[in-house]
Amino acid sequence: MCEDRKDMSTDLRDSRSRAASTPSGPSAAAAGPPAPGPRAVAELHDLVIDWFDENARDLPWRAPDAGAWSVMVSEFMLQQTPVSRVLPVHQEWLARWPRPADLAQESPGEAVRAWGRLGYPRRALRLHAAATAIAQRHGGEVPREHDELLALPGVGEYTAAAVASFAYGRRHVVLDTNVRRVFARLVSGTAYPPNATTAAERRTAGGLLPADEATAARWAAATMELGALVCAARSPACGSCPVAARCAWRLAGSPAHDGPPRRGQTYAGTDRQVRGRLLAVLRASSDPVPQAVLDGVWHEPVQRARALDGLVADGLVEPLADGLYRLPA
DNA sequence: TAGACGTGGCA
DNA sequence: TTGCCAAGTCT
Repeated sequence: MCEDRKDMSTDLRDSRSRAASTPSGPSAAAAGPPAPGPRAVAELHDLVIDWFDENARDLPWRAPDAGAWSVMVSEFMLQQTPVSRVLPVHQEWLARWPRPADLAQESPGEAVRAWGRLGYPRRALRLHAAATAIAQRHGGEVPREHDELLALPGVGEYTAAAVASFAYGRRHVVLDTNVRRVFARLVSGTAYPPNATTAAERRTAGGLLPADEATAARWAAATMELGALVCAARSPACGSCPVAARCAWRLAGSPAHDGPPRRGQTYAGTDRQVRGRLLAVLRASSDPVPQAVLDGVWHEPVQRARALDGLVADGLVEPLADGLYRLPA
């Protein structure tokens, strides 16, 4: 397989220069980008996977002895939170709760407390609920089927595919923000993917997915890593990219983003900020906290009450008698 | 389907 | 300093 890579590379360059110098290619009139031939796709797989073999970060949930539970915990924590901040918390969780059943035996409040400042603490609640479901319905083993994973709390399309692929080596389209950006540039020639995942993106990703199961799983991890380390959102390192020569965005002159504005997230002054402050106080206290203490975190009483009510409604906070509050028991 | 949902680092 | 961005899910 290593031997004919050189040959494929030559063929690829040839076919690309032919395509570039021949305006009336057969697929040029189609609405989407032309689908690369099987040789070109196989070449792409080799280039990206070889790059991954050389450059993959040494992350604990990728270790050979990392189990599916380690992968699953990492996937929950990595939802919208950078790797560097996940690393220490993931280590603590796996040491404290090495199996789903261990977490399931704890109170949900302990999960929220141990979540620390990772953000989006509902994820802690959902991970705890997922662990409970795994203990009750799956004999304590993280399920390996995509639909079983998808049925777990907090597991959506991406996480189900990621766990099945990374933990069990299954073949799934793993479409996260990194992969979507890589394909937007490489295939579609745009600086960024659309705001919401489209059917066209799923089609593209499905068409590029290696047929072989083990290779598909490798490809999923490799494209994500490429997006995270090289094909970055703000300053892509195209000089280090293994597929820069065939990147549609590069070939088009790296045009700036021209679509609708990328969704910004305001934070200061929002309910989210108030919720964050309230929960920080509750996490720090092993005893129930009086309402008066919570009142100190935010000046505006209406918003403060709304935020606290929201936390209670979400199950992140438990109201007790006498105006006391605590993390859920 | 658009908006809610935390937090911190970097340009 | 401000705004963007980080392995999404749920409603």
